[in-house]
Amino acid sequence: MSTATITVPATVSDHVACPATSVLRRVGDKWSVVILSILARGSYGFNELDRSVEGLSRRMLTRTLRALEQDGLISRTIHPSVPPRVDYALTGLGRSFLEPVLALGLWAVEHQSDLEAARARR
Amino acid sequence: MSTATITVPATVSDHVACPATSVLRRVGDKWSVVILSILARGSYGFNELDRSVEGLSRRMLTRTLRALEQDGLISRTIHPSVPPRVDYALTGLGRSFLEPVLALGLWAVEHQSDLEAARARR
DNA sequence: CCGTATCCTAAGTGATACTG
DNA sequence: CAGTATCACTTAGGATACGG
Repeated sequence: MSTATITVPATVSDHVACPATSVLRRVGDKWSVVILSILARGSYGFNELDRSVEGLSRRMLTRTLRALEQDGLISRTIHPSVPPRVDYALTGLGRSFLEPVLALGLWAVEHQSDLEAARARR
Repeated sequence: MSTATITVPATVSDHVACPATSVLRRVGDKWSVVILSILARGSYGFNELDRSVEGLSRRMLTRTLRALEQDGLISRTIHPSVPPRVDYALTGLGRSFLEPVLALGLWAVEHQSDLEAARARR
């Protein structure tokens, strides 16, 4: 079983046109999954997110949030209050996206020892 | 359901130490998943793989194969024949890895229209 | 509080040519 | 057939400072 036969680009010409490729590369960037995972716990403001992730610069936070918003995975709602407040939250699409992503993360955890053993080999 | 609570790095300090991060980045690189998907159909030689994927240079093929082998996802067996033959094939770990990866690819295909719609928005 | 602008470095990728 | 070496280019990512 689990012979999921999704037609991954064999002899593909345009890698940008492959829907899977853009998704996979988003997963591979440094902060997207981290941010999505945090937003899975609720909505957060910009600085809250910044403080929640060690090593994350505001520059990359902005860029990542914009990218996730552009893909429709998160929403950005501005509350014109004083001080200003901007809430980031997962969309339905973002929540559904998190499922296969977390499955992959779970695989990583489950096979961590296998990976470490393989990498330790010369 | 689907409340997979894998503890993704909140306030994580060392991203390299996170087992999920290295896996996600491997998924995000340009050729790993493509090669793994091809090897899912059987074992292949170096040039066979090279010819199977349009746009893939031998340089990147080598590098990707070495990385996948180092992670224990594929095996490399040398047949000292004339001409020389090297077979690349999925390991058991590689096959199990492909499951969550393909699930992610399937998500991408299923939500392709959502993504395109979101990206089309200004 | 919520960003943007600028500059810089490191890493990923590709073209091309060469080797056992 | 199965690679490696070199170079050049592009992009991701971080430091720092400034703006609404």
